[in-house]
Amino acid sequence: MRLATWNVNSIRTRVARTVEFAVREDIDVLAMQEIKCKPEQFPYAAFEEAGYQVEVHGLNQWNGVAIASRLPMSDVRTSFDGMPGFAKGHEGPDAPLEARALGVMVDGVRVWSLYVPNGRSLNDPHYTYKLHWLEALKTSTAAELAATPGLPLALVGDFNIIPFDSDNGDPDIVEGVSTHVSPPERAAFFALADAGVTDVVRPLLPEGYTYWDYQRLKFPRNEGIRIDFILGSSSFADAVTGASIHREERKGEQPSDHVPVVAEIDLGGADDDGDLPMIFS
DNA sequence: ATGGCTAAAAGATTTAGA
Repeated sequence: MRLATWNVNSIRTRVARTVEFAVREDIDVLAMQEIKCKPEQFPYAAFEEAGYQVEVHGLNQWNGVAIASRLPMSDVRTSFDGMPGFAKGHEGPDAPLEARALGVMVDGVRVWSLYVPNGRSLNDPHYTYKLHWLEALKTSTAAELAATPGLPLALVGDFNIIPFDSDNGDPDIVEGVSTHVSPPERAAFFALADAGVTDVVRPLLPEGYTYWDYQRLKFPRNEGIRIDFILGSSSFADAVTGASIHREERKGEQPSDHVPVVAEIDLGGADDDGDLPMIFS
Protein backbone atom coordinates (compact mmCIF):
# COMPACT_ATOMS: atom_id res chain seq x y z
CA MET A 1 0.00 0.00 0.00
CA ARG A 2 1.20 3.47 -0.89
CA LEU A 3 0.08 5.99 1.74
CA ALA A 4 0.46 9.74 1.30
CA THR A 5 -0.23 12.78 3.44
CA TRP A 6 -0.67 16.28 2.07
CA ASN A 7 -1.79 19.59 3.50
CA VAL A 8 -3.50 20.78 0.32
CA ASN A 9 -4.47 24.25 1.61
CA SER A 10 -7.96 24.32 0.07
CA ILE A 11 -8.99 21.27 -1.94
CA ARG A 12 -11.33 23.31 -4.13
CA THR A 13 -8.43 25.42 -5.37
CA ARG A 14 -6.15 22.42 -5.95
CA VAL A 15 -8.35 19.45 -6.78
CA ALA A 16 -6.85 18.94 -10.25
CA ARG A 17 -3.26 18.73 -9.19
CA THR A 18 -4.14 16.74 -6.08
CA VAL A 19 -5.85 13.99 -8.07
CA GLU A 20 -3.15 14.09 -10.74
CA PHE A 21 -0.53 13.56 -8.07
CA ALA A 22 -2.40 10.62 -6.53
CA VAL A 23 -2.78 8.90 -9.90
CA ARG A 24 0.76 9.65 -11.08
CA GLU A 25 2.32 8.39 -7.86
CA ASP A 26 0.04 5.36 -7.63
CA ILE A 27 -1.24 6.43 -4.21
CA ASP A 28 -3.72 4.03 -2.60
CA VAL A 29 -4.57 6.16 0.43
CA LEU A 30 -4.23 9.94 0.47
CA ALA A 31 -4.73 11.77 3.76
CA MET A 32 -5.42 15.47 3.26
CA GLN A 33 -5.41 18.40 5.64
CA GLU A 34 -6.66 21.97 5.41
CA ILE A 35 -9.31 21.12 2.84
CA LYS A 36 -11.05 24.34 3.93
CA CYS A 37 -14.57 23.22 3.09
CA LYS A 38 -17.63 21.38 4.31
CA PRO A 39 -18.53 17.93 2.93
CA GLU A 40 -21.19 19.40 0.65
CA GLN A 41 -18.53 21.63 -0.91
CA PHE A 42 -15.96 18.86 -1.44
CA PRO A 43 -15.13 18.00 -5.09
CA TYR A 44 -15.94 14.30 -4.84
CA ALA A 45 -16.43 13.74 -8.57
CA ALA A 46 -12.81 14.33 -9.55
CA PHE A 47 -11.66 11.73 -7.04
CA GLU A 48 -14.34 9.20 -7.92
CA GLU A 49 -13.54 9.45 -11.62
CA ALA A 50 -9.96 8.54 -10.72
CA GLY A 51 -11.08 5.52 -8.69
CA TYR A 52 -11.03 6.97 -5.19
CA GLN A 53 -13.74 7.13 -2.57
CA VAL A 54 -13.42 9.94 -0.05
CA GLU A 55 -14.26 10.43 3.60
CA VAL A 56 -14.52 14.09 4.58
CA HIS A 57 -14.65 15.95 7.87
CA GLY A 58 -15.08 19.70 7.49
CA LEU A 59 -17.14 22.14 9.55
CA ASN A 60 -16.44 25.53 7.93
CA GLN A 61 -13.82 27.35 5.87
CA TRP A 62 -11.07 26.56 8.37
CA ASN A 63 -9.11 23.38 8.90
CA GLY A 64 -10.86 20.29 7.55
CA VAL A 65 -9.44 16.82 6.92
CA ALA A 66 -10.19 14.08 4.41
CA ILE A 67 -8.98 10.67 3.27
CA ALA A 68 -9.21 9.44 -0.31
CA SER A 69 -8.77 5.71 -0.87
CA ARG A 70 -8.87 3.14 -3.64
CA LEU A 71 -9.65 0.53 -1.00
CA PRO A 72 -12.78 0.34 1.14
CA MET A 73 -12.74 2.40 4.34
CA SER A 74 -14.58 1.57 7.53
CA ASP A 75 -14.86 2.59 11.20
CA VAL A 76 -14.73 6.30 10.34
CA ARG A 77 -14.08 8.66 13.25
CA THR A 78 -14.13 12.46 13.22
CA SER A 79 -12.16 12.97 16.43
CA PHE A 80 -9.95 10.96 18.74
CA ASP A 81 -10.87 10.21 22.35
CA GLY A 82 -10.26 13.18 24.62
CA MET A 83 -9.56 15.61 21.77
CA PRO A 84 -9.98 19.15 23.11
CA GLY A 85 -11.89 21.90 21.32
CA PHE A 86 -11.17 25.54 20.72
CA ALA A 87 -13.00 28.74 19.91
CA LYS A 88 -12.59 32.36 20.73
CA GLY A 89 -13.68 32.88 24.29
CA HIS A 90 -13.88 29.13 24.88
CA GLU A 91 -10.86 27.28 26.19
CA GLY A 92 -12.57 25.01 28.64
CA PRO A 93 -13.93 21.50 28.25
CA ASP A 94 -17.08 22.94 26.62
CA ALA A 95 -15.17 24.40 23.67
CA PRO A 96 -16.43 23.11 20.30
CA LEU A 97 -14.27 20.57 18.48
CA GLU A 98 -12.51 21.64 15.29
CA ALA A 99 -12.18 19.52 12.13
CA ARG A 100 -8.59 18.42 12.70
CA ALA A 101 -8.74 14.63 12.88
CA LEU A 102 -10.24 11.89 10.72
CA GLY A 103 -9.61 8.20 11.35
CA VAL A 104 -10.45 5.24 9.11
CA MET A 105 -9.64 1.57 8.88
CA VAL A 106 -8.32 0.64 5.46
CA ASP A 107 -6.71 -2.64 4.39
CA GLY A 108 -6.25 -3.59 8.04
CA VAL A 109 -4.47 -0.32 8.88
CA ARG A 110 -5.79 2.43 11.16
CA VAL A 111 -4.99 5.71 9.43
CA TRP A 112 -5.45 9.09 11.13
CA SER A 113 -5.33 12.25 9.01
CA LEU A 114 -4.28 14.97 11.45
CA TYR A 115 -4.00 18.73 11.33
CA VAL A 116 -2.32 19.76 14.57
CA PRO A 117 -3.26 23.26 15.80
CA ASN A 118 -0.82 25.96 14.78
CA GLY A 119 -0.30 27.62 18.14
CA ARG A 120 -0.19 31.13 16.64
CA SER A 121 2.24 32.54 19.22
CA LEU A 122 3.89 31.38 22.42
CA ASN A 123 1.56 33.42 24.64
CA ASP A 124 -1.65 32.72 22.73
CA PRO A 125 -4.40 30.44 24.10
CA HIS A 126 -4.03 28.54 20.83
CA TYR A 127 -0.55 27.51 21.94
CA THR A 128 -1.77 25.80 25.12
CA TYR A 129 -4.59 24.30 23.06
CA LYS A 130 -1.94 22.84 20.75
CA LEU A 131 -0.09 21.23 23.66
CA HIS A 132 -3.29 19.82 25.17
CA TRP A 133 -4.34 18.50 21.78
CA LEU A 134 -1.03 16.66 21.36
CA GLU A 135 -1.22 15.24 24.87
CA ALA A 136 -4.69 13.88 24.17
CA LEU A 137 -3.45 12.43 20.87
CA LYS A 138 -0.71 10.58 22.70
CA THR A 139 -3.13 9.20 25.27
CA SER A 140 -5.72 8.07 22.76
CA THR A 141 -3.10 6.52 20.48
CA ALA A 142 -1.64 4.56 23.39
CA ALA A 143 -5.13 3.38 24.28
CA GLU A 144 -5.94 2.35 20.72
CA LEU A 145 -2.74 0.32 20.45
CA ALA A 146 -3.32 -1.23 23.89
CA ALA A 147 -6.83 -2.27 22.85
CA THR A 148 -5.54 -3.97 19.69
CA PRO A 149 -1.97 -5.17 20.21
CA GLY A 150 -0.01 -5.34 16.98
CA LEU A 151 -2.45 -3.05 15.15
CA PRO A 152 -0.79 -1.35 12.17
CA LEU A 153 -1.55 2.30 12.89
CA ALA A 154 -0.35 5.50 11.27
CA LEU A 155 -0.65 9.09 12.45
CA VAL A 156 -0.12 11.20 9.35
CA GLY A 157 -0.44 14.86 8.61
CA ASP A 158 0.65 18.39 9.36
CA PHE A 159 2.07 18.33 12.90
CA ASN A 160 3.05 22.00 12.92
CA ILE A 161 6.24 21.14 14.81
CA ILE A 162 9.82 21.29 13.59
CA PRO A 163 11.43 18.41 15.52
CA PHE A 164 15.10 19.18 14.88
CA ASP A 165 17.10 22.31 14.15
CA SER A 166 18.20 20.64 10.91
CA ASP A 167 14.52 20.66 9.85
CA ASN A 168 14.42 24.44 10.06
CA GLY A 169 15.73 26.31 7.04
CA ASP A 170 13.67 29.42 7.73
CA PRO A 171 15.72 32.13 9.45
CA ASP A 172 12.50 33.85 10.57
CA ILE A 173 11.61 30.89 12.80
CA VAL A 174 13.70 31.23 15.95
CA GLU A 175 13.67 29.24 19.16
CA GLY A 176 12.49 31.34 22.06
CA VAL A 177 10.44 33.55 19.76
CA SER A 178 8.46 31.36 17.38
CA THR A 179 6.02 28.52 17.64
CA HIS A 180 6.93 25.16 16.04
CA VAL A 181 10.40 25.03 17.61
CA SER A 182 9.69 25.61 21.31
CA PRO A 183 10.88 22.90 23.73
CA PRO A 184 7.33 22.05 24.93
CA GLU A 185 6.14 21.52 21.36
CA ARG A 186 9.12 19.36 20.50
CA ALA A 187 8.68 17.39 23.73
CA ALA A 188 5.02 16.79 22.87
CA PHE A 189 6.03 15.52 19.43
CA PHE A 190 8.73 13.19 20.72
CA ALA A 191 6.41 11.97 23.49
CA LEU A 192 4.28 10.30 20.81
CA ALA A 193 6.98 7.63 20.78
CA ASP A 194 5.83 6.74 24.31
CA ALA A 195 2.46 5.88 22.78
CA GLY A 196 4.21 3.54 20.33
CA VAL A 197 4.53 5.54 17.10
CA THR A 198 7.70 6.76 15.40
CA ASP A 199 8.58 8.66 12.23
CA VAL A 200 8.84 6.06 9.47
CA VAL A 201 10.08 8.46 6.80
CA ARG A 202 13.09 9.98 8.52
CA PRO A 203 15.18 6.78 8.66
CA LEU A 204 14.90 6.62 4.87
CA LEU A 205 14.99 10.38 4.22
CA PRO A 206 16.94 12.23 6.93
CA GLU A 207 16.80 15.50 4.97
CA GLY A 208 13.98 17.37 3.28
CA TYR A 209 11.55 20.19 3.93
CA THR A 210 7.80 19.79 3.48
CA TYR A 211 6.67 23.43 3.72
CA TRP A 212 7.82 26.77 2.37
CA ASP A 213 5.99 29.98 3.26
CA TYR A 214 4.36 31.77 0.33
CA GLN A 215 5.93 35.02 1.48
CA ARG A 216 9.36 36.50 0.86
CA LEU A 217 10.64 34.04 -1.75
CA LYS A 218 10.98 31.25 0.78
CA PHE A 219 10.78 28.51 -1.84
CA PRO A 220 13.29 29.96 -4.32
CA ARG A 221 15.63 30.53 -1.39
CA ASN A 222 14.84 27.03 -0.08
CA GLU A 223 14.04 28.44 3.35
CA GLY A 224 11.64 25.64 4.20
CA ILE A 225 10.73 23.61 7.25
CA ARG A 226 9.87 19.96 7.90
CA ILE A 227 6.51 19.67 9.66
CA ASP A 228 4.57 16.95 7.79
CA PHE A 229 5.10 13.41 9.01
CA ILE A 230 4.05 9.79 8.85
CA LEU A 231 4.31 8.19 12.28
CA GLY A 232 3.74 4.46 12.50
CA SER A 233 3.20 1.83 15.17
CA SER A 234 5.85 -0.90 15.33
CA SER A 235 4.01 -3.30 13.02
CA PHE A 236 3.42 -0.47 10.54
CA ALA A 237 7.02 0.74 10.76
CA ASP A 238 8.34 -2.78 10.20
CA ALA A 239 6.35 -2.98 6.96
CA VAL A 240 7.71 0.22 5.41
CA THR A 241 9.62 -0.44 2.20
CA GLY A 242 10.07 3.09 0.86
CA ALA A 243 9.38 6.79 1.32
CA SER A 244 9.46 10.02 -0.64
CA ILE A 245 8.95 13.77 -0.19
CA HIS A 246 7.56 15.46 -3.29
CA ARG A 247 9.29 18.80 -3.44
CA GLU A 248 8.24 19.21 -7.08
CA GLU A 249 4.66 19.77 -5.91
CA ARG A 250 5.69 23.18 -4.51
CA LYS A 251 6.32 24.32 -8.11
CA GLY A 252 3.95 25.25 -10.89
CA GLU A 253 0.59 27.00 -10.91
CA GLN A 254 -1.13 27.63 -7.58
CA PRO A 255 0.84 25.21 -5.42
CA SER A 256 -0.03 24.42 -1.84
CA ASP A 257 2.59 25.73 0.58
CA HIS A 258 3.06 22.09 1.70
CA VAL A 259 4.22 19.10 -0.37
CA PRO A 260 3.14 15.44 -0.13
CA VAL A 261 4.98 12.85 1.93
CA VAL A 262 4.63 9.19 0.89
CA ALA A 263 5.35 5.88 2.57
CA GLU A 264 5.09 2.46 0.95
CA ILE A 265 4.29 -0.49 3.16
CA ASP A 266 4.08 -4.22 2.55
CA LEU A 267 2.03 -5.97 5.21
CA GLY A 268 2.00 -9.29 3.38
CA GLY A 269 -1.12 -11.07 2.17
CA ALA A 270 -2.28 -10.05 -1.28
CA ASP A 271 0.27 -8.19 -3.36
CA ASP A 272 0.01 -4.56 -4.40
CA ASP A 273 -2.25 -5.33 -7.34
CA GLY A 274 -4.77 -6.96 -5.07
CA ASP A 275 -4.18 -10.30 -6.79
CA LEU A 276 -3.26 -13.54 -5.15
CA PRO A 277 0.28 -13.93 -3.84
CA MET A 278 2.94 -14.49 -6.48
CA ILE A 279 3.26 -18.19 -5.77
CA PHE A 280 -0.24 -18.81 -7.16
CA SER A 281 0.08 -16.72 -10.30
C1' DA B 1 4.54 50.97 8.05
C1' DT B 2 8.06 46.05 9.62
C1' DG B 3 2.82 39.93 8.04
C1' DG B 4 5.87 41.66 2.17
C1' DC B 5 1.48 35.71 0.05
C1' DT B 6 -2.78 32.94 -0.23
C1' DA B 7 -7.56 31.54 0.68
C1' DA B 8 -12.47 31.99 2.29
C1' DA B 9 -16.29 34.52 3.85
C1' DA B 10 -22.41 36.48 3.66
C1' DG B 11 -16.60 40.20 3.03
C1' DA B 12 -15.23 45.55 0.20
C1' DT B 13 -12.10 43.95 5.42
C1' DT B 14 -11.15 40.37 8.63
C1' DT B 15 -9.34 35.90 10.10
C1' DA B 16 -6.05 32.39 9.64
C1' DG B 17 -1.95 30.24 8.38
C1' DA B 18 3.48 29.11 10.63
